Amino acid sequence: MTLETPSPAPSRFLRIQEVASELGLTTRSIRYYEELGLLSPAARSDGSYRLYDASDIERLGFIKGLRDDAGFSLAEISQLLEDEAARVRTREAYAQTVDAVERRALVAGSLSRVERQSRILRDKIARLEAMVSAVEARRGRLEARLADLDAGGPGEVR
Amino acid sequence: MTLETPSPAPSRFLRIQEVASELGLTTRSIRYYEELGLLSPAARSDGSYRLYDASDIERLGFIKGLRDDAGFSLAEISQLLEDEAARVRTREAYAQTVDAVERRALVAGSLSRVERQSRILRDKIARLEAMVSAVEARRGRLEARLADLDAGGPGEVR
DNA sequence: GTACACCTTGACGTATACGTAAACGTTAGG
DNA sequence: CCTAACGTTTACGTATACGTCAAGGTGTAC
Repeated sequence: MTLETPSPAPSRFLRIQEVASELGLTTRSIRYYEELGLLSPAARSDGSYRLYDASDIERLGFIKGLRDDAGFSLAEISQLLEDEAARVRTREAYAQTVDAVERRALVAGSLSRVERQSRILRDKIARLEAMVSAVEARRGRLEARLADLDAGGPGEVR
Repeated sequence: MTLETPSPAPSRFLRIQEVASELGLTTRSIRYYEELGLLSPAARSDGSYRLYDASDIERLGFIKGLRDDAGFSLAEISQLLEDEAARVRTREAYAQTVDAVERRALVAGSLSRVERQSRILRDKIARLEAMVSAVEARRGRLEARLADLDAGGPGEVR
């Protein structure tokens, strides 16, 4: 009979292995990203267990996407993301009645980073589309060649 | 006064440094790709200098694109490309009067690989577009938030 | 309160993708 | 034929991104 793993405390926080499973990462990677300053858990338990909230998980998922799908290095990713220090400041300070000017500055900063992220991803998509075009052109030539061969083949090698 | 580099022999072949400059690679990378079986030069000089033709350069450019733009590992790239042995066979054998059945098989093989390349690149584009959507959604929320603040800010932190 | 799964912080190991230097051969102009 | 720029192979070095222990603390069910 299998032992139940001590149930994860019905909290809004997840522990590192739960986060890792949900996102398809390893705990080592998550700790490494923290080491690089890419993200820090929203909280720690009394015994200093890392505790992640929904925003952490979203951020980690984005990091994974940038790494796996977009193929960015972790250095590039850290350039692309808001630095974690700023994020912590925002998370902790924004809710307080900071003065309106500073609130605006925080949001505007996030917005400009998000716009940069969008541009960079779109640029990458454009480059990939150019590659697809090249591949499709080659495909067209090969299909023509195949048709020729089936029709009783003429022609030289390309 | 600068010495002229010994002019590259008015041949249809390029030497490794010329190829590297043209594509923005290093000679080390090119040799490394050869070591991994990703490509081999069309010819060697008497003194065993590597000599690349247009098809080699196209292939190398594609490899660079797959690495830089698509972010694939060299292992993935070698899975994606026709293996170099087959390419050499094609280059050398196709022009000869191989029998029609084999010619057809060679072209059909290339075609199916090219189709796979196209699918994989399109998949990657789709994943990137999903990321862009997520980023744009976040951008929309931030813009709304900024408008709120400018209108005299209500609301909680997201 | 004890067991067992889970966590912590080091710290060393490893695969990938090259960089870099050594020792030596090649090519082409003068 | 000599020389400067370029190439060759071999081999060791390095940055990145983790994997994998080790030694010890934590959290919850029983």
